[in-house]
Amino acid sequence: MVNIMSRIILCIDMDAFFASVEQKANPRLRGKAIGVIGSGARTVITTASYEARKFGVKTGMNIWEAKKACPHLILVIANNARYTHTCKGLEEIYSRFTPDVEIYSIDEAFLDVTATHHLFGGPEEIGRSIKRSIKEAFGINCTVGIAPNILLAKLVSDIAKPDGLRWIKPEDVEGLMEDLPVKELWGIGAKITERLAVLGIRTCGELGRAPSSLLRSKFGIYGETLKAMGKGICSRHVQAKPEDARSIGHSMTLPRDIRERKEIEAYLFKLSEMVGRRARKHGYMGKTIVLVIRYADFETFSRQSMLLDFTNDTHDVYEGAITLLNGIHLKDKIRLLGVSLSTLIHDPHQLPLIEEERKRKAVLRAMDYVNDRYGEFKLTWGSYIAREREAGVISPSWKPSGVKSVHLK
DNA sequence: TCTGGGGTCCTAGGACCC
DNA sequence: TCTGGGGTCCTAGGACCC
Repeated sequence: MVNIMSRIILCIDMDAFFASVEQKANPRLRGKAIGVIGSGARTVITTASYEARKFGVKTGMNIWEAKKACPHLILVIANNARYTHTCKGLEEIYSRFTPDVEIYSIDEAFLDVTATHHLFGGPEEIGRSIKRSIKEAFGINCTVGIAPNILLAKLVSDIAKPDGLRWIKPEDVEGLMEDLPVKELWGIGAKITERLAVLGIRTCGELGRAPSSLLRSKFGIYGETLKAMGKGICSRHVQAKPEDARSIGHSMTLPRDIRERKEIEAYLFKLSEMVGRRARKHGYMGKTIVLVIRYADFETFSRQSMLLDFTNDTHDVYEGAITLLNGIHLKDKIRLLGVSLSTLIHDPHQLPLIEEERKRKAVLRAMDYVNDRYGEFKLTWGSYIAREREAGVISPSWKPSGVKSVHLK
């Protein structure tokens, strides 16, 4: 039996992933301060190149702040297809070294090489091979952290950034943790950092030595985990098989704050369609509908309710969202709307019993097919287009040449 | 022209049931 | 005529992550 502390885990983290991919794709951007942003009018910086970070440009900044920090910043609209394509290629590279690969996010992965590292000349040699392969295939850099568990591998990759490779062995863990600020740990954010500071705990060393009773009384069940984290202990394994999703949702900050009912409905329909289509594509059905609203003053809240049956039908999601909306007295203009579907199960693919329902499902499948091939909202319900025009709203992806009408019979 | 979008997990309180 | 307690489901909000 293998001790959990003696595992060998690699954390592979792309350096400024979206920005690096854009710089590789467009030579004129190389060596320049760039910021990758969304397409909306009120977007923020998603990723800043290292050249831009030198000027203080950070993820989450709005355009205005970013430009103030770095006037020559070049803004590039995100190209998600490029990033997902690259991500798939990365997965292929990782799988050469171990079957235990967890794609944690689009730019981060964990590899458990405990059983295979000896076949490739050891953990560091695997790290070097991966860095080389990624550079050759995609022209981008990454950082590799190697450690006895996921928490430490992630920590070490953060420390070694950018373009780094570092291996922390079990005997080095204590020394590394002693003076490390607790905020550096994965799972400790601003709030917990603040609450720990009140207790006089600032470093991981202090956290690891703090009395269990104190931590338990302040943080409940999470107190034990915190103490273990302070000592660099983590029992979470690399999960090669993705877990089933718990929720599927979409939200959008609107081009401008709105209050008008027809406009709200048009956006809710659009979001419901995005949610329904994704659920159908991935074979999920859900029972809980969640509506999220953010007012102009940024106050954000949600309302949810359970349906009688599981669904992934756009119209059911939309009707659920409208019912929730009807229960809210809007006190201000709306800045953001979100719709999500949770309490998910796998769609059993049962043939609907009722003929009319069967026809509608066939139409949904046809719409999904066309939308997948030609992009979102090229094809949509006639009622939605009518609604959109009526409300005078042009959605970002709405193109006159792409609009076709659909006949439901 | 101030502040994106996609998630997960946990907690607390109320409803409801036995 | 005063009154328990446990368990589960549901909702709303918050912390955290990329």
